[in-house]
Amino acid sequence: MPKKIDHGKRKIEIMYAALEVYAQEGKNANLSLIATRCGLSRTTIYQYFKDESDLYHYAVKHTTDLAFESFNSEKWQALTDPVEKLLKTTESIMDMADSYEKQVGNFLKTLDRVEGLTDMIKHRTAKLNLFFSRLARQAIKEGRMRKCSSKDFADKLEVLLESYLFHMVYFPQNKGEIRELVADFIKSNAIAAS
Amino acid sequence: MPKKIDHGKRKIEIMYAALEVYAQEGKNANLSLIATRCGLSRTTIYQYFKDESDLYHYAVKHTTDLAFESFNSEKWQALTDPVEKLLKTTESIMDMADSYEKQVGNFLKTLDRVEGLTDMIKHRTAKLNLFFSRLARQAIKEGRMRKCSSKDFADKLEVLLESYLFHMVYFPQNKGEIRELVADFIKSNAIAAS
Amino acid sequence: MPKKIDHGKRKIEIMYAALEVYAQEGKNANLSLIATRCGLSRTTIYQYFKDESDLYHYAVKHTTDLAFESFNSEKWQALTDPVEKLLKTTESIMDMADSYEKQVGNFLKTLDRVEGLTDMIKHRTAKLNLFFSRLARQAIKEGRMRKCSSKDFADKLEVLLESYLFHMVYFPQNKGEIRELVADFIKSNAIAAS
Amino acid sequence: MPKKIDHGKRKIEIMYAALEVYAQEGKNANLSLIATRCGLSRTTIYQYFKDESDLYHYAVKHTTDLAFESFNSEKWQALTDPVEKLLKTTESIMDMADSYEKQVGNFLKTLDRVEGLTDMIKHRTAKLNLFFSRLARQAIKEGRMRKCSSKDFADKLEVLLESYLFHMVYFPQNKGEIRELVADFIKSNAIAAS
DNA sequence: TATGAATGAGAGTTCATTCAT
DNA sequence: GATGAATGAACTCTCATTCAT
Repeated sequence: MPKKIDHGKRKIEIMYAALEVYAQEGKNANLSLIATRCGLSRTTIYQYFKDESDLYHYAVKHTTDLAFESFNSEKWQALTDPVEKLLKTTESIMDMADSYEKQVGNFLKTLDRVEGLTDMIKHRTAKLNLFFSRLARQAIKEGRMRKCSSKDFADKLEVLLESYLFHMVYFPQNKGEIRELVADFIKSNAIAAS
Repeated sequence: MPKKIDHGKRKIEIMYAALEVYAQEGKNANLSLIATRCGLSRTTIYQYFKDESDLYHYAVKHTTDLAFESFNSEKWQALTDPVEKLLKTTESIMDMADSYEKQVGNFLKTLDRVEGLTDMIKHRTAKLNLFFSRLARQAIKEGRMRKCSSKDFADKLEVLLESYLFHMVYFPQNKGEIRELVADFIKSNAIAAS
Repeated sequence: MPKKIDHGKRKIEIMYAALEVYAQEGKNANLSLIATRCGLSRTTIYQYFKDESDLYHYAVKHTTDLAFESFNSEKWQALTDPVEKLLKTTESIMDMADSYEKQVGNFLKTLDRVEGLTDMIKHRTAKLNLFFSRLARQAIKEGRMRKCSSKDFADKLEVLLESYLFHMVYFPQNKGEIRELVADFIKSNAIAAS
Repeated sequence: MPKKIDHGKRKIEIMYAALEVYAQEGKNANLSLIATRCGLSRTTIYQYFKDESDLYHYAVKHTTDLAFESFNSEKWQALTDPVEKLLKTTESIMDMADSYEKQVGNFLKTLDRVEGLTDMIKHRTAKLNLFFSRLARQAIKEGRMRKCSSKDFADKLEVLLESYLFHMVYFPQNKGEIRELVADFIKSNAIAAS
């Protein structure tokens, strides 16, 4: 058994090192720094990733998987009120963004570094949009939200959440405002529970 | 007369060339392309700018000057209703952003390319924030807006406008949603004119 | 029984894989591809060959052994007329070259890749030269060839055959011409059988 | 006048350095060595050649221009006998090859290094082939050569000359044999002048 | 014996920047 | 003031090779 190391694990190790380096160094990030950070030689990285772009994509895919899957978690299943569910999940998404602040920042900063990354993200947020849209429809049906286009509502919510990410990265001092804007937006469409 | 050229003028010429190149080429922009675009040798640029970073800063300063001064322009002076003024100016700012889309995109993309650029921008948007804050206070006093923290209101408006820029650059398909969010936000705080 | 595999056999297997890879990939050949082709790990090759150059030499030696021994084969023993024997053997050599075209091409292309390869080839063709020389002497004695230096004759024949290889590799469209030149050269020295 | 150096001249200087390096180092040649040889930095070469392949092509084009144009020189115009002209020009071509031995060697060694180089050479030798063909036709018409396909004759002559190059590079000890083969080939087709 | 892991040496290439004219 | 020449630093990527298991 010449296998000592779990290939997949090390791949993730490298990826995290990469994320840290990108977050810290931004534009100055490079394979050398990443290699150093995880105690490997620069060339070893090529055993795990085809090239730099491969590493980028893997990182984005991996972290967005983590991020966008969380809102499906069971802890929201218990909630029956769709408006409350909307408030909680959006808040939760922003909380999660906060805790991954550096990594998220890295994503945005690499958006124009890697070909086709925005499309990839757009594709991945589609699930989130659908989730909001469904909740909105349900809320309207249950009389918890005033009649409106559920698609429109979901789009705006998604846009506000994306804004949260952007600001968190570039102007973190404004995070509070957007959190309020999100909550207010949901509430302004809700009808007080009877 | 060995000197024929206005140093300041040429500096601006170069800067505009730079902006165009950054807008068109994004990540692939470089001094060579900029020099070519303004019909100069690459090295001549060093006669006008200390280094590449100097050129960046100059460009950002110059264009934000143009941008953030426009909302002070006389054409809004005629408007007396502060709510209408808010709606018009925010709309105007977004229109302007649209027409400078490429350049704005370039700014965002160079945010982490140049040291201290976010601070610079933050400093410059302070004027805008103040402008909104003043309008809000006025609107409240005139009974055109429900009582709220004018600072808070201005912050949120600023944040929404910044979001517009971010989305315009990375996810332009969502611009419509934010325009609506901005208008709705203002209106939701306004009190119908009697 | 920890040992199951015949070391010598596997060595040859690897070598053939190498030949195929060199033939197909030419300049792009590398140990990785060779290893993949014979279903081994890249590093396993080092169990059989000291290094890449060792593999080259082994391959060249092995194939030239096959090649230059073939003209001694029994099927020519039956022929009694030395001129006919010359025509047949030269033709046979070129036929064989044709069927090993890719491999031969690879040899030529690696001539300057491996130290001392041309000397090795020169040494090996000496046998061929001797063979031609002997046939020429016999033909002259039997009155089937006009008097000339058998050494000279053999040298020229060898040179023409080498040319055949070169052209086959780089300008295969010219193969026909050389085949004719070879035959004409032999015939022009021959005396019609009475 | 900030121009100090003749761009074209330096381009040729670099090319010759490259040829020398290729000839000496063969497979080990690289841009570093070339740069060192002409006393420049590695990167400076990129001011004159787009990339390595550009340098290769330029070298081949330049030297084949020199080589294949020489046989058109005026000194053969005086000769009226086509057979003599064939003998002299072929001899001259081989003489020239001798004097450019290193460079020619370099060509052959780079044949498979650069995409489409053999085609380029084939295209360039077409002129030579035509030249031989025309001479052959003339010779036949004048009764100086026995009837044969002039195309065939030219092809074979070309092939023999190419062989000369190959052997010169790899097995220089055989040059003499080919020189004789060339002369004999021409003579064997000629008819003694009356 | 076989092989995954890891690496060093080195290749080509880009680009901002300096210098002399 | 303007520019051609030249370069160094840095980056991505390849590949033969060694080592430990």
